[in-house]
This record gives sequence, structure tokens and C-alpha cells, in this order.
Amino acid sequence: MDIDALKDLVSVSKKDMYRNFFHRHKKQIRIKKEHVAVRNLIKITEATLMLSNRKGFSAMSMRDLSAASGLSTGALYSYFSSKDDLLDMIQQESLRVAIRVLSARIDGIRDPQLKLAQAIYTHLYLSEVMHPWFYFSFMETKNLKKRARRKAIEIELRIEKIFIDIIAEGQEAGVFRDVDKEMVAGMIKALLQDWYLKKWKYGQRRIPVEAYAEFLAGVVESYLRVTVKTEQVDKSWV
Amino acid sequence: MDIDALKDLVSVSKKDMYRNFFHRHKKQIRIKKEHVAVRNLIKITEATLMLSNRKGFSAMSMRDLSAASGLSTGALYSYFSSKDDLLDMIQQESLRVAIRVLSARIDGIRDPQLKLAQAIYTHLYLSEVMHPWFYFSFMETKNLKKRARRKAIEIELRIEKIFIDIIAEGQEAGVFRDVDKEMVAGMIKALLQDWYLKKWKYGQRRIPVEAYAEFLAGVVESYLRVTVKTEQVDKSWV
DNA sequence: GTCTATATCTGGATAGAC
DNA sequence: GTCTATCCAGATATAGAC
Repeated sequence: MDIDALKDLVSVSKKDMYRNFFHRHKKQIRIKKEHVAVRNLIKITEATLMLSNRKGFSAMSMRDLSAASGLSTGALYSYFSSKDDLLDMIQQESLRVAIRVLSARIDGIRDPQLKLAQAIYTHLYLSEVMHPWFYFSFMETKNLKKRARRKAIEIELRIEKIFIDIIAEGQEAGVFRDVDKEMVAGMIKALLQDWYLKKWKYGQRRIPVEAYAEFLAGVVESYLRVTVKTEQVDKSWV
Repeated sequence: MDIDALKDLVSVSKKDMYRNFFHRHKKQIRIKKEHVAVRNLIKITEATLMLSNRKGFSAMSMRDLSAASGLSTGALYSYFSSKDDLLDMIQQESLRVAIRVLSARIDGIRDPQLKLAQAIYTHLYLSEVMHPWFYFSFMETKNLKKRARRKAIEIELRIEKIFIDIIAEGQEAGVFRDVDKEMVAGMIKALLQDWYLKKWKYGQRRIPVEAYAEFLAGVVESYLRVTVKTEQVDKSWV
């Protein structure tokens, strides 16, 4: 599956996304014409993601950004009021898109096993299509100012909650084992994150996203399946 | 188990560690007396880890570091030649300790299941005792200069290799299933990392490191156990 | 060995021309 | 709407007294 097919699958269109982006931040953006603003927001955001993901947001100077985006430093400040503000905007947007697409794609699925697999596949494909966003969001969260960081963490937990709820539904329906659902959801999240945090490694090993998705869904499914019995591991050596 | 017991378990003594640290970087450190150098290296390193983990290494200024460590900016430059150099030193040291302790603790264990469990427990306890180091190492790797980064990645892969080899041994001995060992090792690594990357979350949920270790060892053990059969998940909806 | 003082430069941000 | 030019706070790094 190529990248365009993935985009269709998670229904993310660049233009639409940035249009939303623009309208959500209309107040702070001084440019009024939509087509101008969207065009430049794309340039600014892509340059920011590129530079930040290479050497960190705080190591990126406004002059770097100016050069990479093609806008002067003066012009940049028509799109955001401070460097921190730019960080906030991008961070927020990526989490919003993630939660929106994820919710939409699992909405209405009844079968918990299917629903869980769908959530896993969607998250992986989305993080593939929007890789720079996801990577940025993870790496820069701790550099947000207090209030913005609290908000980011809250959204993160809401994404985790989606998985917790699916597992709970499966347990109630009797198709998933009675294991600690928060732990399992945490595990799934960690493994979803590994895909976009270690992209270089998986690329090197020539593992495509579909293979990773299949592996992850398999691990989770086999762990949650009711027929599997658990034994205690011998930990007497501890 | 309290933190001191963990320290004994992974055999990390602060003084010893920093003594090694000092001797390994003797060339670039201008201070000759060991007890002076070690005392100040502790102050410098702990302050660096604290400030960097809060807001990022590149956002930490030398003035911040001076204030937090109690040394003047002038004195700091007797311990490293540049800010980047300081980053290198700390990064290298944490990876070295990790690989040294891990290797020592699994060396000589024959039973693959025990060996794997031991590696998992050791890594988790070590990342608990040295949490700021591990967190720093992960977050700042991409901010290293090219050569240092290549080296860091190489050591990372050597740690992963330890797990790959254990799994291979288990497969040869017939106690582990014939699954993709690189994928499983990657999964283990991702879950080990989750512990120190999301410490705040696990703390909030009051999950102690022992509980996490048991959970993780259980997941891995049940996935690798030979008696478990795998079924194909229905992916027709994709 | 450590400090204070400072040289030198680069950072974010803005004013005002176009 | 965008650019050029510039302000000045704050950065890294060093020199030289103690």
C-alpha cells in the first residue's frame, strides 16, 4: 500500500487539514485571505517540523525558520505571536487530528476484536501519514508551557482511554480475558509510539507499516484471547 | 522494594560510577584531584539532568547550570570544553553503564527463560535507579552532533542485540516459539522504554516498578511460550 | 581550582518602508 | 502582506585576579 492509499484510508487531506488549522487559529493570525494564509501555514509548519525533528524546536532559530520557509522573520510573526505560540499551535493540531480520525474510524463498530484491530491499524497508518507531526508532538510536549502541557497530557490520556474502553467492552462481552485493561492499553500505546519514534530502525530493517500493524495486532489479540491460560513465571531468583 | 535495594540489585554505586566517569574523561577535564573532580562532576551532572529533563538541554543556559550546580560558569569550563561536549559525556556514560550492568547480570545464565526475565528485570530496575539518565539519553540523542549520534545509535542497537540473542538461544533450545526475534526484541525494548518515558503516568496510577516488571515479563513469556497457538486475525475490513 | 568580569555573538521580536 | 533593518536581552566562552 502506498502513501496515498494510506491517506485515503485515514481520510486526511493536506488542504483540508490546513484550512481547519487556519480557521481554528484565526484570532491570532493577522492574515485574512484564506488562500494566502493556508499556503504560508503549510510552508511554516513543514519547515518547523523538518527543523525541529532534526535538532529540536528550541535549537531552531527564527532565522533558520525564515530561511527554510521562505518567509522573512517579520512575516512569520503575522502567523503567530511568539515562538512558543507556534509550538502550541502545531502540538495542539496534531493531537486534535489524531483523536478526530481515530474516533471517526472506530465509531459504530460493534465487535470488540474488530474495533481494537481497527484502532490499532488506524493509529499506525495515521502516524505514518503524519509522521513528522507525531514525532514532533511526542518530543516537544515537555517543552510546552505549563498550561499547554497539561492540556496535551490530557488529550494523550483521552487517546489511551479509547483503547481502555474497547478492552473493557471486550471483557464485558466475554471475548477478552480479565487482565488489567489500563496496563494493556498502555502497552498498546507504547508499541504504537515505537513505530513513529523509531522509524529509522524499522526503515533500516525494511519493515513496512502493514507488517508492523499485523505483528502488533497479533500480539495484542493473542494476549487478550480468552482461551490462553497464564502461568506464573518463576521469579525466585529475584 | 525500596530504591536502595534496587541499587544493590543492579550494583550501581554513585561514587564508583562518577569515579569511572572522571577517569574516562580525564583528558578533557582540567581538574587533577580526583575527589574534587568527582564532587563537582556529581553536582554538574545532576544539575544538567534536572534542568534538561525539565525543559530540554538546548533550552538550558550555562547560567542556569551555574546557578543549579553551584559552580561559576568559568569553573564549569574546566570540566568540559563546550556545551555540546557536556551533552556527549553524559549521553555516553549512561549507555555505557546500561550495557555494562545488563551484560554482567545475565552473564552465565543458561536457561533462556530465566535469562530473558533477568534482562527485563535488570533493565527496568536500572532505569528506575538511573531514571534521569535514561530519560535524558532518549530525549537528547537527536541533538547530538553527527558522529556522537551515530555512536549512540550503535550502542542502542547493541542493547537490543542482547535481547535478540537471548530469544535466538531460546528458539534453538526449543523453549521459545519460532517468531520474528527482531520484532519481539523491538517490542520488549519499546516496553522497557515506556517505563522511564512515562514515569509520571505510572506514578499517577500507583504502579510500582515490580508490578510493571511482572506484567512485562508475563506478556513476553506468554507470547514466546511454545504451547500457545496463533490464529489469524480477520483483517478483511482493511 | 574557582571566581568575577567581560568580550563577542546570536537569539527573539518589532518598527516602519514598500 | 511582506520585507529590511535593527533593538537589546541573553547566549557561550574566555581572561585574568585571587
